[in-house]
Amino acid sequence: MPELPEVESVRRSLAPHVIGRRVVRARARRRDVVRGKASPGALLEGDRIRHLHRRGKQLGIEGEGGGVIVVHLGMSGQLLTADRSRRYPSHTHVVWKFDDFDDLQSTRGLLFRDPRRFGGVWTFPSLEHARRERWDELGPEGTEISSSDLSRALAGSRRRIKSLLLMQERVAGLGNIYADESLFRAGVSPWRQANSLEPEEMADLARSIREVLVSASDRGGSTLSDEGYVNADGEPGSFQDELRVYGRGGASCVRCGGELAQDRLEQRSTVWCPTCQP
DNA sequence: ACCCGCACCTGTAAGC
DNA sequence: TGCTTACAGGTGCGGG
Repeated sequence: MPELPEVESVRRSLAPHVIGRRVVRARARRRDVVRGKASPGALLEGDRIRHLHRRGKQLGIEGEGGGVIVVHLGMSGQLLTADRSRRYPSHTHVVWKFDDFDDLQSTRGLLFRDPRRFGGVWTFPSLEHARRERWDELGPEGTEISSSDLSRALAGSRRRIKSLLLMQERVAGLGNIYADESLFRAGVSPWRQANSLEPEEMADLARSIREVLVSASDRGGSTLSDEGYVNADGEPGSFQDELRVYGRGGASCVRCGGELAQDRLEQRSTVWCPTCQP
């Protein structure tokens, strides 16, 4: 489910609830969802939360003791704030409870739930470890990728451009939705060989990637159906209203009015405009 | 190097 | 109203 804009929206919505809060209890209800140490200490029990990081589609929760929890939401993962009065939703795998003093308004805890369990939680003793073991292998952040960054990331490959855009080690943050959207806005067909792009197309594509990811983040991400993505407050995004190709196969192109094509590109449903993206 | 198929899981929606 | 099937936003692996 979540691509960079959804993860960034989770980060922003979560921050006011968790920064500075002390974790009085942390538990993995399902051990296999936690890779690395699953001990309460590794899950920041006893720590105050210092900062929330994001790298590509991954979220990092840093404690004042230096420990870091990396959360990857996969397809169906959610980080939700929890009220003490309510029962945990189904598929809640990790639970953090906060010291709430006597502040009745504030969040009592944080939950990680993930019905499909493609996501997970990784614990590290420090930010250095998290970077070295999980983040260094990622490509440049899609939100700030320059034309030359993109050229370097795609260098020499004859593969179809869309396949490469989906590889996190090339560009960090794009998934199926925003890859299609970026290609449409740049006027580049998803089927083009990466090494066939002209410098001007490369610049257009880099700009489109930045614009799509940044504006989607500012709109809270895309929520495609109910029971879909929501932020840490349980609120959906609104960028689905701005999607120009994704989910619109057979409908008319917003630019030329022609019919949008839909097909499978390496097992991923792909929508594009044959006229605007030759 | 590249592409395909499939696997990991559960939920939902469409089709019969 | 069932029951079956296909498909879903992410990743990773083996094989041709």
